[in-house]
Amino acid sequence: MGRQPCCEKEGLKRGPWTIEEDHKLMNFILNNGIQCWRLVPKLAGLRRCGKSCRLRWINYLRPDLKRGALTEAEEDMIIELHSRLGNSRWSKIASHFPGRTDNEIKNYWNTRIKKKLRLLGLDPVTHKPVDETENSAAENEEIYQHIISKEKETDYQTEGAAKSGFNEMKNISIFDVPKENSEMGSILSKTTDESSVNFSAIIDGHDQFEDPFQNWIASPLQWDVFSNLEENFP
DNA sequence: AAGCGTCTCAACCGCGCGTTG
DNA sequence: ACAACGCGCGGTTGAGACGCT
Repeated sequence: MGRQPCCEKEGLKRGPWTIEEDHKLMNFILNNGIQCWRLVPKLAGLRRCGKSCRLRWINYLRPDLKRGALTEAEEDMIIELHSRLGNSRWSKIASHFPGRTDNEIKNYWNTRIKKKLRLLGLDPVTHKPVDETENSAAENEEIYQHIISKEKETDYQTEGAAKSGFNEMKNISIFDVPKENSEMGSILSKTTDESSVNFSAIIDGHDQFEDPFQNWIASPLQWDVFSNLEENFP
């Protein structure tokens, strides 16, 4: 026979996770690691299905998650990877961003990048120019620059000098590609910052990034590093 | 201040693939 | 070889936050 069912649907809690549930799940995984997601809720004392626990851990509780907004360099990289890998490869795309989840990248694409590309008259699926009869390229560019200037204001107000390193990147952003030649090609190779160096390696088919989490979770000893995390929970 | 529309993102759903018995 | 299942993935949804009038 096959395996046991993933979970009993009846009586399981759904919806937003509470701090207490987060605490239980975090505590359990830190102490026991992840053997089988189906057993995790039962052993951790949670009335959730294993799938839900897995999602919560991957998208929210993992200690190696990078918090905060995506940088402009990351955004450019997403666009390039999307143009190369296509729409249904979020996990593949996310694998190039240590500390970022596929869900996060997917959300970011759907809510922001898609919109920006459209404003520039680019088809978010094909990355090629769409019919420009409704909005001229100049109009689109003007609208986009307005958005960017607003975003810059916000960025610098909230993060100050921390983001100043992206000034040069902004000058040769992916969005500066002429529309006539706007397939998201090797624009980043023009830049000299660290992100682009890494990115060039991906283009060449040699992915330099390694997901530190994959290595870390494979080694039970590494869990000791996070043994003090419990103190952060009330 | 209130009401309404829009945006964001955490979470769910369903499917496909690989694995297990 | 086959059926049942776990897991991971992409698409979608809906609640809360935010902004505008």
